Amino acid sequence: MNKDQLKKGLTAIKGTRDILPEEAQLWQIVEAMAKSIFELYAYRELRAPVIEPTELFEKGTGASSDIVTKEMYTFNDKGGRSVTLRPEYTPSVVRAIIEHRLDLQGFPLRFYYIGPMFRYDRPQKGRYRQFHQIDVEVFGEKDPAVDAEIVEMAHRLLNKLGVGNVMTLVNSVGCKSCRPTYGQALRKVALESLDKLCPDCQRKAELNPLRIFDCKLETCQKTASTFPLITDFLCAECREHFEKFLSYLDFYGISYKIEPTLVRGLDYYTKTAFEIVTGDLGSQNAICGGGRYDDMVKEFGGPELCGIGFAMGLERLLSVAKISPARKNFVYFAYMGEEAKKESLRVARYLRSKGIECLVEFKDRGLKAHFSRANKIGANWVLIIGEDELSQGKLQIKDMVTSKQHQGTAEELARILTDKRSQ
RNA sequence: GUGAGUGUAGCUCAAGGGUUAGAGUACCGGACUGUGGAUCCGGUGGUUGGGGGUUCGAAUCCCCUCACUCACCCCA
Repeated sequence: MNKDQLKKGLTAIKGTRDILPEEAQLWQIVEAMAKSIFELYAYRELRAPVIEPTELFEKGTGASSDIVTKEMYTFNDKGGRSVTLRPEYTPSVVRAIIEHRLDLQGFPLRFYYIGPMFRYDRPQKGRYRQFHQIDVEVFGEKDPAVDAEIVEMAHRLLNKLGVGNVMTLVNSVGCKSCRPTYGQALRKVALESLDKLCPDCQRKAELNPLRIFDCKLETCQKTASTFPLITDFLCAECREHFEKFLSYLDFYGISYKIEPTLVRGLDYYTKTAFEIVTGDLGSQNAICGGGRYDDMVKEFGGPELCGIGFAMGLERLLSVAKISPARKNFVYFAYMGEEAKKESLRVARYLRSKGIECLVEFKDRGLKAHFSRANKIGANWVLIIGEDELSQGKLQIKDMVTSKQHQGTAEELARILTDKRSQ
């Protein structure tokens, strides 16, 4: 490999990116907030592998979904198994539940997870090939109250992050018994009005007539507005579930918009489907999406166990969250001379044992350069160790914000620092 | 997968067929040798994304390719 190739290969691959320390701080804040909120609802973390058998997503996510048909990172491992970098999290949780018979155990089947997902899309604003999701799943709760619970939980997190300009879209996509009836009715009408549809939608009429509702063309929209809606086809059970779900949202004071044409790209949803969108993003405006999937566990050969969950996109969340990094407090060591360097190491070791963050850089500098450096990297305190300090056995510490300077032994300074920190 | 736009110093950008590709900022050093943020001076830093072509001459024009950005699509 020559230098050019080396240089070329030394960039992050398309659709992936580095999260540098400054930004990583924000990620840590968001992740910590999410975790603490989910734990408030007694959700527990469940970590599954990044890599799974390809079949898991073909069966779970759906063989006809876009995600499975064209967006998966799939390859054969050295044992000849077809494996896939997970494009979403739900199938993994379902697999874990069945594999470990979690349904037979006592703890609540309420899970969350934060981690990377992979989809081979064309990257654009708010869309990456490796992206991160906050994922929440609940199993074994039929009650529509839980549908509202997770929506409320999502809102709590969004509120805490200062995300404004959001809209919650809700719908019911029916169940095994009522959805096919609707599908047939819709396809029939769509096929009857083929001449009023654009070529794209003519294809959709046969393949997936629901998508016609999404067409941007005015003529198609006008035609589609005469089409039947799922809401009119729901069976009694689904209708009741949907109405109760909405009444719980009202109970929580969450405003929403019923969007009868909302269908999600994953094949497995039943009854409740929802999406939270923001006006502060570009065209990739969904920051949260989820719904109920009452048949998936059974279809995987597991017990009769309903499920519901949502996923939030961390990159999108971060781009609209109003948070600022907490200022990191640390002590910068300004030492002069070899002996002072050693003393710095001793003092730093002591202060760290007291829980005080210390930075000793191994570079000879004049005092002025030390201060300039400390200021540059945002140190709150500068600890000075030079000839005078060594001979007097006292250290000096300067508060970089107030410019006040204190003198004392390491023990005395540690007390000052911990006092200030707890304020 | 389709379409459009953009690639010049670590970052933000100039130079629009004509010397040795510049500036601000950042970084290092000095003015200032025990006290930061300011000012002034100097220095490091570039195969102009990569490859090919046109031309006496290309950062500039053409083709290919890669990457980024935005949109379609899809979705978080």
